[in-house]
Amino acid sequence: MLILGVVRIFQPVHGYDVRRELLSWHADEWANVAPGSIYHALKKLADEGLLREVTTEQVGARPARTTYEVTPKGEAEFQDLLRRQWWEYRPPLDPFVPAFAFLPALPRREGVAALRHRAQQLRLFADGAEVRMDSDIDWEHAPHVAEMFRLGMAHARVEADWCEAVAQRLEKGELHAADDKTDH
Amino acid sequence: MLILGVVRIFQPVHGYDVRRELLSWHADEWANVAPGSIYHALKKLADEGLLREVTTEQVGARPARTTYEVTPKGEAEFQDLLRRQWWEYRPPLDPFVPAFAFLPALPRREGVAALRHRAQQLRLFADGAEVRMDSDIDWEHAPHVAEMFRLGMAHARVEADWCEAVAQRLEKGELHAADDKTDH
DNA sequence: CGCGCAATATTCAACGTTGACTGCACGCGA
DNA sequence: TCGCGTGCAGTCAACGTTGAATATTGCGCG
Repeated sequence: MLILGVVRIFQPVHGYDVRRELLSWHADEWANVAPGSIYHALKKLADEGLLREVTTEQVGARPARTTYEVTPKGEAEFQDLLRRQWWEYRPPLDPFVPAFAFLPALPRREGVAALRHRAQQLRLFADGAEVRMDSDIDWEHAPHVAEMFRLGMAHARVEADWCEAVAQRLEKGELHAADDKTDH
Repeated sequence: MLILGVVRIFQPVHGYDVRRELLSWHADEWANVAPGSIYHALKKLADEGLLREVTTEQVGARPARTTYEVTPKGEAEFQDLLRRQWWEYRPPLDPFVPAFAFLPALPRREGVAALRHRAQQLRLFADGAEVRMDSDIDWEHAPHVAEMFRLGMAHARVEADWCEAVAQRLEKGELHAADDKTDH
């Protein structure tokens, strides 16, 4: 669990700190870090005895903030979780794939256009990531984060090529579309 | 929504039919098609007026099965949803990325080993997909499904290369690990 | 000095996902 | 004909995710 790992690094921390840290990692681009998710996870982990509440102090009349730290049980669970994620491969779910399954519901020209458009978006995304990698400076501090971006770029680029290729097949009529005449 | 699209194609259908059809598409590998998800979606769509209950017949003393069909409003919504998914790009979430963020929590040798292992799994996955593409025969009926597999393969292969590259950088000490001496 | 905007810190209901569970029917072998 | 495994059809509680809403403090700017 991501949250557990973050608490482990920065303990003792409160929910908002976790959130800020994750945002500074750009984690919103590769994980579920909506505020609700974080506080929910914190509470669940505390319930399970993986985290311990340290203090719950109040500054002025603002919401009380509860700080947490990792218990030995939590540390063990983190190591276990980490190993599982590193050693087991589960193909990720891409929300575009289900949409692509309905390709035959689209008129040919729109399908081709959309695929080309998508290829462009993908390359834009990849180029954007590349630029950010060159400009953001703190890579020497956490060089592996740069690798995460590189992976995203690589994925985007192959998918762009794939879009282009499929667009061509579709254009040639090798894949059928909503406006095909139903000759057989 | 995937469910809406399936009902649209096969209407009138009941939940179990939808499930069977999706499984025959191997949809469990690229979408959320747990039985609960399907029935939930069906009910929600019916509530929203996108689907209409047609009959709810009973065979023997088995659970009554409710069949649905798409309303005009549902058809419109489907077209709209489909367009949105085709024209908008949202980078997908890969559960490995968060795990990779904790690379520095792993001893160097384990990190290298895990990455190499993952590269192998990815290639295995890609090769498996390739074999299935050659053996399963009904591609001429839905050739675009083959393209979906091809995309998965391509993704797996670039990621395998990436794993290998990162493993090398890690081995060389260009990325740091849990067992680094903390000389600054 | 005071206005408003950004930052702080969390809660909540609504929505979505999961998979184990129930319970019947049907065909097949012993 | 008995019993058992497989296929049919759906339910449910538990879990996870979302983002808008809330309410306060501090800071910059005219």
